[in-house]
Amino acid sequence: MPRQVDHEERRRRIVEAVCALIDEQGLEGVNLRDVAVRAEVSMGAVQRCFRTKEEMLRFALGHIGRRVTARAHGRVVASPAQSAASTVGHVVGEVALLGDEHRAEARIWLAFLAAAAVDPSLAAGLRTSYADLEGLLARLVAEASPALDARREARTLLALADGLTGHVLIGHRTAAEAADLLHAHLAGLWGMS
Amino acid sequence: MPRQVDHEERRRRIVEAVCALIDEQGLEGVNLRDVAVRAEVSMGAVQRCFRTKEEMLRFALGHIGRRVTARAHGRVVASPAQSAASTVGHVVGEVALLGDEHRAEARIWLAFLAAAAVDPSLAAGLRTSYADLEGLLARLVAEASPALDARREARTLLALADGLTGHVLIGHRTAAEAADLLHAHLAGLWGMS
DNA sequence: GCCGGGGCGATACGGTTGTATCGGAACGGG
DNA sequence: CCCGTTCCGATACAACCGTATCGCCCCGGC
Repeated sequence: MPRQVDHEERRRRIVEAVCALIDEQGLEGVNLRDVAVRAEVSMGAVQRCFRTKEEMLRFALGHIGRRVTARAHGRVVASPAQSAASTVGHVVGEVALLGDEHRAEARIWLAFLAAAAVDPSLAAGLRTSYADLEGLLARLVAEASPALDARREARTLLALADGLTGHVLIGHRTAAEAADLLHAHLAGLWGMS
Repeated sequence: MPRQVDHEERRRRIVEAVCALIDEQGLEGVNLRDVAVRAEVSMGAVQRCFRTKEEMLRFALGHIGRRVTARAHGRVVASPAQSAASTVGHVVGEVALLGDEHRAEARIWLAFLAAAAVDPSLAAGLRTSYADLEGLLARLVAEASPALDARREARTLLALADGLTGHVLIGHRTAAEAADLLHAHLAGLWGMS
């Protein structure tokens, strides 16, 4: 059994390159050559890690999904001392991907969302992430204010966050305005229970 | 001055073909040859109508933007007898592009939104449509319930509608559920003024 | 020590893309 | 009635894409 390299590490590195390219040029701008250059591997290596480009993109989608959901969950366990209501605020803010440091992830997410509208296999990948986030939010809302319809409010929050992300990305809304709108919506929620 | 054809009519026909292709295969799936076939014109005709592909897509974006905003405005003038609150509901429902008959427009809109995240010229086109819709909603909200912060609620409604549209498109939410969520949010609005 | 097999990187290839080019048809003016 | 201008449609072309192929080299086992 000759020559063995860490395949998993390489996949990660390639996916990182894919995400960087999506952030810069969108999904259409991703091609195997640029990915190979960006990941500092040969084109053959990319082909051996992923049998096809579509498989590579699916993997990248899973990667991004895990990253976002993991950060959202992390926000919960990281602030157990705070009130459930403010935890919801923090988690939703995380999901909305506002803030410059997550702008890249937001662009990638939106690119996959649009692609998923015409590609069922990508849609399935996105749905698992959405289901996870929705469940998380629903639990938090229920804890924060049992009087509310937690599922309904979680779904509304998720859509609101997603919509705001898109508006920020095209420059129709600033990140600060979006954060304000989210905060105001949440304030209305707690005030009416 | 020989041979004259209706350029405007041809542009419309081509744009219609572009939109149909975006609906079916996304923005990446649009190429001049397929557009020409779908529009039942020669490839040269497409090139003469639009100097470049990018120009063609920009025009298509403007077309879709005008169509959506026009329908939203139409909803207002078509129902002057109803209460302002229910008019808001109808207009938001229109903006969210729920319902099978507008599924295509929703997909096209989302495709352009994602592309606009990495293409400033497309972003500018989208922003004008968003600004129009936001202004319309703000006026209606103010009329329906002067106690509310109309601008804020209009922005929230717009983002919510957009987010829900995306969720419906990838199958994470049914159109009926999305309509329910919109309705519930509006009910909360009027109830708290 | 060396042989053979299996990953490795470079390159070849068929297909598709956007755009440029070109001969010809069509119409108004003389 | 015919000419030239102008627009039309077909084709050519160069670039790029994803994938397949092919030597080569490195490493474990005999």
